[in-house]
Amino acid sequence: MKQLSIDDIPEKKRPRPVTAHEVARFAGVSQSAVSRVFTPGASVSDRTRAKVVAAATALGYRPNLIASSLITGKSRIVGVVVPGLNNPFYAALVDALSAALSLRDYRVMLFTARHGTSADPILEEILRYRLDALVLVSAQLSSRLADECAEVGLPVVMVNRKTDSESVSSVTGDNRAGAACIGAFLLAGSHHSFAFMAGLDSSSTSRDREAGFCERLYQAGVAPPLKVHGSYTVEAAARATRALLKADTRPDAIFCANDQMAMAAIDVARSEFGVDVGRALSIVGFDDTQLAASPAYRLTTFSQPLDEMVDSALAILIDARSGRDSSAGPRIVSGHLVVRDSARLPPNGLKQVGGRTVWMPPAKQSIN
Amino acid sequence: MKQLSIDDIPEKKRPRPVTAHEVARFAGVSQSAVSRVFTPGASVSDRTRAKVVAAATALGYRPNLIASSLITGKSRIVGVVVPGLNNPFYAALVDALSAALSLRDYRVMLFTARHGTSADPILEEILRYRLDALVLVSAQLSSRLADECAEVGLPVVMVNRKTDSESVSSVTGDNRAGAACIGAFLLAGSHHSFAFMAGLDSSSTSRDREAGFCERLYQAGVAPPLKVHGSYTVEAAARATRALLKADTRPDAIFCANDQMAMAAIDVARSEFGVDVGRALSIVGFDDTQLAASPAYRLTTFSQPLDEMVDSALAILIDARSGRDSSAGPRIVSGHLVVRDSARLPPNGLKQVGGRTVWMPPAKQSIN
DNA sequence: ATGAAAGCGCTAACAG
DNA sequence: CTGTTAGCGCTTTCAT
Repeated sequence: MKQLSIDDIPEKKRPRPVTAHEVARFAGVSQSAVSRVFTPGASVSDRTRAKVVAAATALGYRPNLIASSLITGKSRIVGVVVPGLNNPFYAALVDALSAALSLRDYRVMLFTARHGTSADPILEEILRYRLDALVLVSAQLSSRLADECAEVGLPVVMVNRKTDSESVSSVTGDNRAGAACIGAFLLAGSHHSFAFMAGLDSSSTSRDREAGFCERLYQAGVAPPLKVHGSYTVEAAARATRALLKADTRPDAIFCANDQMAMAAIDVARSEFGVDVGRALSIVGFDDTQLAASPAYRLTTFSQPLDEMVDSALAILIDARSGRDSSAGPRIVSGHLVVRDSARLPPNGLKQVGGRTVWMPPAKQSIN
Repeated sequence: MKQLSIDDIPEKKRPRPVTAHEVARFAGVSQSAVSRVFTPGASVSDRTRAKVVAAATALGYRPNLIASSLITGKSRIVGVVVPGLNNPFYAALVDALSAALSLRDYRVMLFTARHGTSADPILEEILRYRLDALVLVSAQLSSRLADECAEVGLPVVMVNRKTDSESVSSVTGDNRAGAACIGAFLLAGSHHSFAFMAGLDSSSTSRDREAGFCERLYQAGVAPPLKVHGSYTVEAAARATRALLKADTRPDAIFCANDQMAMAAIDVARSEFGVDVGRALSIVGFDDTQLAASPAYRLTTFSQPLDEMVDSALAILIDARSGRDSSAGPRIVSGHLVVRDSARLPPNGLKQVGGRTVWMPPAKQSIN
């Protein structure tokens, strides 16, 4: 099919919408009076207000937000950059973000920066719209552009990803501790041979999870995990799982850097290798997406507090707007390991919390 | 936690971004020259262009799109209204839409209108931004507001939902034919007792699927299906499934109005009732979301051509912009039934197409 | 090809 | 409280 462009077509002139001026004339008042009626907290007499409102409804007037943002300098639009909506965790994050923002009377403008690509080109676009703030969900940003955002006073917060740059705020789950907890959990379940399925090495999240996991295994004096690459896609994750299960010495525990890859791993382990996941092979994920709880997977996974992440992100944006840059830097929200059936259980440490089973590493544990 | 509002905080004045005027002075040209350099297809001499570009990069100039849309009347922003990103089919639709639009240099502004609520209040918001077009994904719109959109020349297209109003365009899958096909498939698989799990009765999609299904059963002289309500949520779908399976006469085939509900049904059938789905009980969905293919579900479902829907929607928008209102009205794209393991197989009619098994009703079939 | 000038629709002083 | 007056940053005639 030939690539159509919207711009190839001569366009019909759109009927011009009603302006404040027209309403003013119709109501027999000044144009500023109209403006004031639609500006919360401006002083207008009841009589004027009534006349204006009548005229406005009669004509079907709606204030032009574009025009007002031009003069006020704020658009009430927040940019949200996301790798895609394919991963349910991202979708849920965007959904929550959008809901929270719309509650505060902000609109979200959605941008996609696929995994592995930088958000930089998109940022060039973004900076042309005068957005009020920017949320990067699992996206990378060069420090050059981060600086540039700071320069034009565009508050930026990264969610589920962090950066070295001091100047960019971020909110992430406790990837390191979470991964260490998973390591401890698997160790306690007396597994012997470990594997780690990475997302992308360019992702701080994947790196942190790897580091926390390896560190904990190292502390236990166990051989470092085999590392395979799931690339944050189900296809690559499936391939990686095949490689792992075809190997001479099959691992008995796989920690996958996110739920999506973990579920892909479960799928191939079960259906292609007939492996009894949860007994012969333990698979653990990260995120606790909705599907992880489904009977079809019953995935043991580290739960990230989605709402808390969203709240924190917005709080950071608020601080940034008020000039308290003090808040810049990483914000870490903690989660917990929810235990289901995809991994062998340790003898103790299991706890029922709010209808779910969670596991916490014993307070002090000698390493022998 | 106390409800924070972004607006509670006194705000730091943002450093004003560089304007075309400043670039002009710096480059020693007029401001209009600067504008022309950044306007595709304007005539500027190479010398001037060079000077302007140099100045612009030196100062870090970025044209203010807000300002330019004020004057041109087009924002290059398309509104997308969606019930939420929780349903993977919606998420995929938004993702594809966003990708297609960004290719054409449009931005998407995301709005959420939860299921069961009308998009009307949101539309009031939308009309204040001067969006170039509006895509309603699985959302309802009152004909009053539809008319209002037409009046201000805002092209609107509904995706995966339709309306009676002649003036609103829509693109949907062939819900009726698809559902009829599922009915025929189930009949051919010699099922006896049928159930239909509806989404919301306010949804044209659910109604059409119900109608097509019932119609086909009626043609076969079979009793009409039991109807239960899944309300497009996994919780309600789970409840509905329980009701169905606890009933005295259990159906042996359930057609669910979408995949999400079908998977919820499979979950409870298997895990709570120990039912062998695909043998003792057949469950069929609609949409063919990514997860339907997963070994954990292997859901038989009617596949909707996502990309084609998106392409059609954009094509309709293009037509609308060019004033060819002739194209208004429903556009229906056809799909096909992909057969996996969640429903008993009919003796014939199965076909391999591109690595997947599909089923098509025999051309002419006598009804006895 | 280029500059000057006139707005796009609105808000924000500023007088009255 | 209200009208008048400037612009916000840009595009677009219109002359030159």
